[in-house]
Amino acid sequence: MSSRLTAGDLQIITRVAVFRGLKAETVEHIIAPATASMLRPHEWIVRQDDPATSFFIVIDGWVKLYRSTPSGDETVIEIMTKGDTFAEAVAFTGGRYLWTAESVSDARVARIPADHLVRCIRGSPDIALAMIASVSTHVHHLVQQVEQLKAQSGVQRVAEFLASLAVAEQGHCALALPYDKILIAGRLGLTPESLSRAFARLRSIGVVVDASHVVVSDIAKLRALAADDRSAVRGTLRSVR
Amino acid sequence: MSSRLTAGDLQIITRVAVFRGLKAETVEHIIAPATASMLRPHEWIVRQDDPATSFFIVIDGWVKLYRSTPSGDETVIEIMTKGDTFAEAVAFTGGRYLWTAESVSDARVARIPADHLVRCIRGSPDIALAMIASVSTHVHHLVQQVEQLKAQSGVQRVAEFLASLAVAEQGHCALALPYDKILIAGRLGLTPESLSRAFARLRSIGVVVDASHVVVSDIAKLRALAADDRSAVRGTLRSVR
DNA sequence: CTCATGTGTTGATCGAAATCAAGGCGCTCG
DNA sequence: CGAGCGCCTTGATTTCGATCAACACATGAG
Repeated sequence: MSSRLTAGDLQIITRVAVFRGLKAETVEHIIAPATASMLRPHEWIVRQDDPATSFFIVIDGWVKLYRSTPSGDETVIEIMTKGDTFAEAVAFTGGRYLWTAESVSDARVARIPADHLVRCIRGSPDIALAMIASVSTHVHHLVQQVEQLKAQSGVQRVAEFLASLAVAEQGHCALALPYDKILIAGRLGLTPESLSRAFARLRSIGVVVDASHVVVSDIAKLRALAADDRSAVRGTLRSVR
Repeated sequence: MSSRLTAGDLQIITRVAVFRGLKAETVEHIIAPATASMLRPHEWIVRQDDPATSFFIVIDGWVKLYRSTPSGDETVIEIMTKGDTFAEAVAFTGGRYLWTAESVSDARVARIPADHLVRCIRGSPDIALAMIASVSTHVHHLVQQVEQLKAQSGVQRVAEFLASLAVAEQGHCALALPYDKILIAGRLGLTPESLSRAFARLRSIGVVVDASHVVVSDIAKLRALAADDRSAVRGTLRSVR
């Protein structure tokens, strides 16, 4: 299923954050042994607890990273798309993948063998710094997610999620939900039912959701809702109700 | 407040996970410009959003990493102790600290300037791999925390926390809570009241908490409780009630 | 076409945890 | 000493989100 990289793949890969700031020839050297796979929805890329031998770049489509609990249900950790990389850190340590990676749409993913990358690093330490920077952004996302789960209500997390999709800084804005509501719910630590109700409650501050199409009348309100602490929000929503 | 490292400091530092596997002379080179500080409780080591210039090794005591929300309350991200390192990743990227680090007991912390470490990496790439490995364990912890917050109930998180403190593999076990219950509650994403009630509920499966002293009659039960999915647990606790 | 399946919404209900409130206990510091 | 202040627990109440259930709707297969 996997093949050499196409010209289009290279287009994307060379612009990925990890390789920003590296010399073109360095990047070429790194991706020399890379392969890419075309995936249908719901195909596994790696399985949780498998030995980590490669790291990955999403070229197109959506990939869900999730952990399976002993009892069988799955916890979404992150959702990656074009230009995102994953499993950098663990690939170097000779450890095991922390989660299962599964395509949730048609997708294309490049695979780079870790041992090759380790050899590259010994030759050119700048790569290591680039990798650390990349892992650092993952840490950042995870820290934010922990903060959101601990300090924000469900509605606030939904508000923040929508705000993060909005391109505009303020005022009116239309946007599209990037994937399934079921998946959005998982990403935000909610059930689909609760997500649906959260959308319903956001209508009172001017958010209209129709299928994957969303219209926000005032992004500032959305951000304020997400940023307020719990008690302040409770007041806001009650007064609007 | 900061001074050269003592012989005792070196004892700890050279055994830290980050430096495991590096040659002694390499480690010496890295920590040449390091300094260490003695801290009283509730002193800041770094502040969230400050430019990241150093990374840190906890030599002794306890350090709390937390984020302040716009609305003023704080979210505990992680709690570090002897042998733990923090801010490795962000120190390299020239970014800003993701959280405030604050001592929660008498503590001693070593500081290593990031620019020096970057120079070391250019000379000896093995250091980079060691740093990536270290960051990787942080990612692991964060992923686990996200999973716990999304998939486990409060009581389960408390059970898992206690189980992680237990040295024994199974059977009877006594252990000590390492810090304030208020801080434990924050670490687990609970209020102090809820933590207190969680301890109370665990009495029904043989966990006795008295101040910081805990006795667990059967660790296997604790682990089973933490691992079961929610519905299974609800059944368990109800039947015991 | 019809049926099955999966997504998404809504309603009713329940349970978990937060919140509000009060009180006990063990500190330290005047 | 005694007063005051954190820490911790317990009780009463409320709120949030999960769960259970029913149903609308779209899609795809036979």
